[in-house]
Amino acid sequence: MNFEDVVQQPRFHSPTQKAMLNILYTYHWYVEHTKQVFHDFDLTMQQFNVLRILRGRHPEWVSMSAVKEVMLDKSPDLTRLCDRLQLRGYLERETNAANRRQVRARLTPAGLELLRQVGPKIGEAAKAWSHLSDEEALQLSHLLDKMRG
Amino acid sequence: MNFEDVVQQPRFHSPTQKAMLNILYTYHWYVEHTKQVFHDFDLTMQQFNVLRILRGRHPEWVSMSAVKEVMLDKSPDLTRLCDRLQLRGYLERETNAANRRQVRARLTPAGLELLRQVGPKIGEAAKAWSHLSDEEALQLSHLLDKMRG
DNA sequence: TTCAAACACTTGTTTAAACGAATAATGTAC
DNA sequence: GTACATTATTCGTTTAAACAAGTGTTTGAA
Repeated sequence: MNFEDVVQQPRFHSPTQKAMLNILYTYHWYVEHTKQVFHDFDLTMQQFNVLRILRGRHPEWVSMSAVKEVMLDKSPDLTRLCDRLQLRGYLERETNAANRRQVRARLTPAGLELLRQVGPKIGEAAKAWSHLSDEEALQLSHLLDKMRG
Repeated sequence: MNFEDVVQQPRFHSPTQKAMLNILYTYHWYVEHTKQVFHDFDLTMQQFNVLRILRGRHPEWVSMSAVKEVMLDKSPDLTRLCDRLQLRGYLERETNAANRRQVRARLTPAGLELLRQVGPKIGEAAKAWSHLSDEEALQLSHLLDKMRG
């Protein structure tokens, strides 16, 4: 079922409102299409997001606040999210000796390996539904940037 | 903090991947900006979505399965979501006499009034950050449609 | 130097989400 | 008309989100 059919209101207040609803719809559509991959690896999108952030800075230690700052979905419960990832051996943590308030994390080899496995699967799910040319994709990105101002 | 800064990886696998991440980012950004409005009315986005669906068909009765079909975020727990809305007097339910398996819902006057109050507030939050012309917004919508194929 | 304020997380508690199993009503094939 | 599958929703249980309050650490000012 496509976007136009789903959204009941045949007339939108404005093109912007229509675009925004379309973004929400597309988001949920993405979640629906990648759900299986995350489920197969027993990961939530948030957890995957945290692991990806850590990989971006590997092998540095990254403080919890630094992680939170760049999380898409800023979980107020990062502690327990990391607890779960640590229990499963994907990351390690330590208190920063230079500032003992800070807790820092970094990926373990197992965490890196996990990302190596998950990444391509997400990519596949993504490739299957991308019907945009490179130029169109870049323009889409540009319009989103502009929308947020 | 903008999208380019947040996403650590300076190079994307593909423009499509970049666009998709941008959509995820924009979604969370929208949630962040409308959170206060929903909170003020003590509604979740899902609850609001259900109320909006019912309004789209008001004053008809709409079955739970019909609601679920068009929900952006298909809650597996629509029953209890509606329980909460009914308790607060925003909708009423009945079993469909013609098919006694079906439970149907429709907005109460209080529910309609709530939407009359919430709608414009969301709109305001939306207007504040829309920097797109009508043509650009329509094109954005078009690209999203095309992306999903 | 000592005390308050700011910081960086963590923990407790309430609440809702997620998943699967269960219930009940209806259609269908024999 | 009886058994069986299908449909439509609900319930039970496990799990994680959300929010607020609390703990320990550092900074800065009197």
